[in-house]
Amino acid sequence: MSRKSNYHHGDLRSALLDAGDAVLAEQGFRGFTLRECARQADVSHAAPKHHFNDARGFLTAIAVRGYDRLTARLQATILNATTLTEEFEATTMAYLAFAEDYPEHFRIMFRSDLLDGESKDLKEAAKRTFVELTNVILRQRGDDEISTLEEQGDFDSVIRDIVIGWSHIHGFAHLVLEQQLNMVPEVQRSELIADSAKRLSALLRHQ
Amino acid sequence: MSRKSNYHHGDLRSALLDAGDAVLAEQGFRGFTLRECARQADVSHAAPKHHFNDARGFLTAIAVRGYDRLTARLQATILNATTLTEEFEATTMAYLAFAEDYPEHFRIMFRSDLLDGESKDLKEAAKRTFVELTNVILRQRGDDEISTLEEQGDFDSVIRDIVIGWSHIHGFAHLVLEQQLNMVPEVQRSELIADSAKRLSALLRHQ
DNA sequence: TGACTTATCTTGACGATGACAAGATCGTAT
DNA sequence: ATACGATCTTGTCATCGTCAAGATAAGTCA
Repeated sequence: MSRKSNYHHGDLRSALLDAGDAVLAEQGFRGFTLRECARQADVSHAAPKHHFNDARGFLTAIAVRGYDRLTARLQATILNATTLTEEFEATTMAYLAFAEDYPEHFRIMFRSDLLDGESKDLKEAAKRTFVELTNVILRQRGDDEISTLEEQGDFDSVIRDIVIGWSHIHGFAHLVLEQQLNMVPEVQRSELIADSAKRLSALLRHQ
Repeated sequence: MSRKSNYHHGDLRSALLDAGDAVLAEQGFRGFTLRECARQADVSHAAPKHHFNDARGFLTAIAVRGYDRLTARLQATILNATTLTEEFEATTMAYLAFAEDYPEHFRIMFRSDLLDGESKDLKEAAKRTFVELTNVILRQRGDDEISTLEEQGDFDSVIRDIVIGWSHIHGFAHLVLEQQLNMVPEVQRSELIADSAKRLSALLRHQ
């Protein structure tokens, strides 16, 4: 199927991002090139230039969509939890599930050297994810939750708990994704997550 | 300085790895190419082929040296600790210091998609690092330490503690490296590490 | 010593990539 | 109707990883 003769695609930016997602899923980061994504979107090899400038800009846009997906998953997960321990456990599992469902996105999202750290879109998308995680920690502590980071006045008092909670959740997901926890049989994984959630939840509640 | 006329370098493999380390330090992963490393080692562009086969093999060898450096740092650090909390704190700081001193190596080491997971050298180097971390956890628990993983018979009983401890240490270092914990001022970092080490140490001692 | 073998390194080539420049096309405001 | 700016294409360049073929040196064995 050759390219349609119209110069104006309509929404090429989204189409290229969709193509990028597909390439990452099918071929991994190795096959992820500007030219390949352009091919999948059925446009010329230089078409991405206008929308993303360069590979860094394209990757940054891909990462933004990754953060948005992760945020949505965390939001959906958190709603169903009834106890604090359960919520921490569900958050850990959702974070891990995202990393396993979108391994290439997960890697890109946490590669500050590949992304445009000055991107407003990226900073805001990452912040939205961070707000969700922060709220999980705040609820563990029995504090009121926030909807934006700026609303959190006494930030210093919870920062240590946030770092502990997020470090654990992120570290676990990252190590599993990168095959560093192969001594944990997959069947025991949810049991292990439940145990650590129980203990971390108690830690965050300062019990 | 043009290439010397001798075909046989003597220890080209090491020279290429040294060149790789230098390129990673000076130009980052972006400038890290087989050809650039070959240039720095003053050999032809195809010289690495014989020693590493391809880019994956080269990266795997780079990662092995990264694990060895990390292992050495952990060993050196652990010796100086007098209390359990202090040892956990020192381990966290050493892990983070490695990630910040060798950011590109750290990234490569935890990129299972870029490395040869079948490499015996890599598996053994990673295992040596893991043994050090495991011993930290075992000491926290008051258990006897091990020198190889095989010596640990009742592995299941400590596996949860290992995962919690390593997840926290690794997650914290990874998030700091990738600029995700910028809300923590650098001056407060050691204070924060001390606090979390104190609490995690207590957790691992099941107190 | 001298010939044979093997390991090591070079040269040359190929297709693919990211980036850039210049040109073509289209929507749109005037 | 026309000019303009946004969007996309075509063409080009240096560079990259990989491969194949050849050159050189070191080791081996007669």
